[in-house]
Amino acid sequence: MRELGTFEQFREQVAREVGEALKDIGAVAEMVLEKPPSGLADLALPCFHLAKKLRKAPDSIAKDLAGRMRPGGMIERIEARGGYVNFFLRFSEMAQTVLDDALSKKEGYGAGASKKTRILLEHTSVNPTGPIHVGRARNPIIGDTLARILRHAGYAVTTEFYVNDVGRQVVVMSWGVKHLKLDAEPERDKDDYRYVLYYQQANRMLEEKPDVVNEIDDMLYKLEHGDPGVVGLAKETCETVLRAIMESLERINISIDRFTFESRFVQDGSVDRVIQKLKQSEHCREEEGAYHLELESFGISGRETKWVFTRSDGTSLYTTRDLAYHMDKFARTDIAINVLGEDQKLGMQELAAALEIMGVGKKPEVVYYAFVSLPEGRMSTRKGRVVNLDDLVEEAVELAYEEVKKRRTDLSEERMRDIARIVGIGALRFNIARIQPEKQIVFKWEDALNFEGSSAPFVQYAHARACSILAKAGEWNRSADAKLLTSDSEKALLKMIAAFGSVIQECAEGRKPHILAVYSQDLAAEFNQFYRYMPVLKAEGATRDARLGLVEASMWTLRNALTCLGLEAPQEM
RNA sequence: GGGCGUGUGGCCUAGCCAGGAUAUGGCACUUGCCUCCUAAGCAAGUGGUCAAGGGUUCGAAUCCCUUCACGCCCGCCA
Repeated sequence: MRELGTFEQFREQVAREVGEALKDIGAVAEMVLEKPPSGLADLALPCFHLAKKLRKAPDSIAKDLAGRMRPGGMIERIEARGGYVNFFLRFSEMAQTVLDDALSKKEGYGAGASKKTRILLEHTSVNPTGPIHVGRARNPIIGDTLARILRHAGYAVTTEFYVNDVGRQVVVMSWGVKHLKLDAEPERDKDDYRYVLYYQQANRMLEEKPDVVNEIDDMLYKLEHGDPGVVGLAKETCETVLRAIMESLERINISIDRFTFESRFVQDGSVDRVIQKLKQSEHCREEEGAYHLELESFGISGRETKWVFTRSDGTSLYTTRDLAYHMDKFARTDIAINVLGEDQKLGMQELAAALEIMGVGKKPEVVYYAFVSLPEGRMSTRKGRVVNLDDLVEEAVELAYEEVKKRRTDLSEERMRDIARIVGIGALRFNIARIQPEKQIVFKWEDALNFEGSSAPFVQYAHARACSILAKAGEWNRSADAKLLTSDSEKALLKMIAAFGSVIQECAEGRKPHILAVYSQDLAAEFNQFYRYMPVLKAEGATRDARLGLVEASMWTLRNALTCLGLEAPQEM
């Protein structure tokens, strides 16, 4: 159980008061407390729905109710206004708790109690046939951010990359690597850029020479029948490209706990066992030697309701192996979450049905995202219409370097490069993380490289400013007295800091990383307003201590939010 | 043909699941603020039929229905 935050305590007290007051006036109604626009109150009870039953105007009901309730405890004030009963939080109580909490818990501020629930979060899982582009990069960014949030919320999270090392494209690439000499220079001296050329060159050769087609088909047959030589070659080829892809992802602070190779399920016999069991299902049909499940009764609709799980030659398909993989997942975890492109929706519905037929009581939760396209259309490697992640990273870091150089003349070259890296990569990740996944994104350089307003640098800057103030503060009394924080900007900032824990929880439970990005932006804005108007270092005595306490609490909250977003929190910018 | 998703000022976006008080923030544009803890900032201003229509409700961006636009899917591919 998460310990009750001060705001939740306040809400409970209000709920008790309202419950009793409603009983007093004989109103049997469900009670809905809502959060009013900032400034009006901290919680409000709308009385409109009571008007009809009581045959009284909402505002007089509100006044009546307000008159029956007494402030006290966490409630400082109660007032009726415009048909609402407004409740005001006793600010000093909350402020002291929040301040003490943030200053003592530091990196752990806002964290949920550690839970027993294991979460296996599969993300990225791109086919290892070439460099990762921006269209696909939405997946690792959403996945990694969600993993960080879930961990801060207290879950035991394992992230996993499902490697497709079985299939025609892998065979083609492997064949190319083994038999061809490159006739072009790779864009970068990196294996993913090199291997994609082998892949493309091999594909061209396939169109021209029929005997190569036979060779590939033979390899494919061997691969699908678990021939150790071919399986080994395919796996090695994939691993080489995979290492290069991970190098790109690690530059944007994304790492993955575990890689599961698809070939494993062919080799260890689990796919065969799945096939045998599916064949016994009442939903199973056979057509010319190929088997499928009839899934119409599972709500699958469209032109095709068949879910084919073996070819005529008895070999498995991608979907069959994915089923074996998901059964393996559920043997290892309590909750499985997949981050997938929206093109996978039908496939996942079918997979869920197949899992049910297999007698597995669980199904994966899925976070779907829409594709990132370019102004001229969908990204396509084949049409050469892509923005590679590596290029975007370099562009972002370079641009950030120009900005640092413009602003700072006192820093070493090395320090400026470091800040540029942190800021550039942050801007890139934030720009993708801040948008709801189901919303389509059209990639524009000027948006991706935006360093002001709603961006990572805005949040990082607030953090850097907090650090800078603290660095200049010298000795101060860390048991700050929150009663001295009385201005609107101080109160607003404290309330924002207080909300961090529940924001993390909301993001985690709803699997919604973008909410954290929005929150961090709002938090930074509150902090900016605060330090613009409230002198900290020049304040005196206990007020100085209290404000420094608020600065440090802001610093930890900003830093923890940034960390959950996968961004580094620079000490200076 | 069917299914899923999206549609919020010139552009981007939060809110939608759990309906409420003047619809969130940014970009761009106009205008102020560096003798003051880093101006990647702060303050003020212009700009909105919340795709369209209907319904439910005291009250709808939010719920229901219809239509339109855009995206994605409906392989013995992965």
